Amino acid sequence: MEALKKCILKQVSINLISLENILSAFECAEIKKGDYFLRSGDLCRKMAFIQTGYLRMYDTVQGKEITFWIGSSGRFITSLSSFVFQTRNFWNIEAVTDCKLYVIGRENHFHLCKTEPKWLEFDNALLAHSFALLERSMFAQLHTTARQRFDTLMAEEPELFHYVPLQYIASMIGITPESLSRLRKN
Amino acid sequence: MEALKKCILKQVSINLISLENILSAFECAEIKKGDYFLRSGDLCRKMAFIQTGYLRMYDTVQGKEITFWIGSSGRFITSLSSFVFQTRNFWNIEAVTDCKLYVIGRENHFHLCKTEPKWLEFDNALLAHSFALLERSMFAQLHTTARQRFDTLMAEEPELFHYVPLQYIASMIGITPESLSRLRKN
DNA sequence: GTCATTTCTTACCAAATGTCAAGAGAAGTC
DNA sequence: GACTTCTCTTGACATTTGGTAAGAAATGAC
Repeated sequence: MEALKKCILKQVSINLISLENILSAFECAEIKKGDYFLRSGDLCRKMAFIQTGYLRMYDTVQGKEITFWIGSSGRFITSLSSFVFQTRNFWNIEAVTDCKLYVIGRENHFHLCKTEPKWLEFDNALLAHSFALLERSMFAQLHTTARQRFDTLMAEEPELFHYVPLQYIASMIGITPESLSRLRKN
Repeated sequence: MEALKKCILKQVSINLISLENILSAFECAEIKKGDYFLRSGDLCRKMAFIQTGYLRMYDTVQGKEITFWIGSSGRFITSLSSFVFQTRNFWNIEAVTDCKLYVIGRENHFHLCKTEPKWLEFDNALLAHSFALLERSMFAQLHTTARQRFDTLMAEEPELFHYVPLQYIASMIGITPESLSRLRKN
């Protein structure tokens, strides 16, 4: 759980006992390419830290899969509002490659929130950072061209292009696979 | 502060003493059309509940103002990550009409988080709801046409079109004022 | 009310992106 | 290794949206 430990220490200063207590609430899980971490229609009862691999979040609209986000190592993934409020979730979360995850269940998470103040602090930071990240993509979506978004993604997450089918990447930046193919060509 | 009270009660069950304690951390503020609640470059030290009026969040890119969001009565507005982490903020928050606000400072907010568990609970819900809202707009941005986004906004927030300059609305759904004008024509 | 300023609309044309269909290439299966 | 299936690319064309510039309409200032 080294990676998760580092991720937490990067955000909050915390003593080893608390840290170990938090880590012990997580369970290792491996899922194979094509497996689902979460399915549309289910309640989301868990959150995952991605140790290795890629997962994508998508929804199907008029027969087409729209990939909203692709999570990579070092990030958390869950269906946030369903996880928090136990409302019906509409996202699918599918492993794009074989993945190693550290998974925490809802009960453990909320128990930690009450018993380990540092976990609550970490959770808040996680939320705020996720919000800022989303804000940034949304803003880009509002005023940039497909080419600019492609270039930015290429610069910031080049590994994505090696491991994730291009059609998912295209969808994530709001274009068709054909358009992405043309952008790559030039 | 009736509106704010209702907003809180809608999210969490809370006793009157705590509720009054929370409300007393807010101050009334009136700002005139054109005034700024926050300017790009500043640290964001406060968060506002909008009692009446409209405010827009925007940033300037290559000489053009891009409106990211328009807040209306019953909603909170702040530059989230700057408010939370005290990082340099890049959003401008400007009153589009005269506004009545209830404002809470950062110190008061974090003090309440420690002393009034219900405020923390409310804050978490607020964050999660904001995230879900943003998620939804972003998703729409990925797979819908300008016309669809226009129709949706028209159906969900028709008042916006009465009180907010169309150029800001256009920007918020990722199109030019000219395009919005054409959509409105048909 | 009159004038100046800002905002909105319109027309024309250009550029970006989507759609469809076909085929090439890569990956998975037996 | 041959086959099937999935993924990516390409070309032709359609559609959507943007850019520019001009004028109309609305708003604000005096």
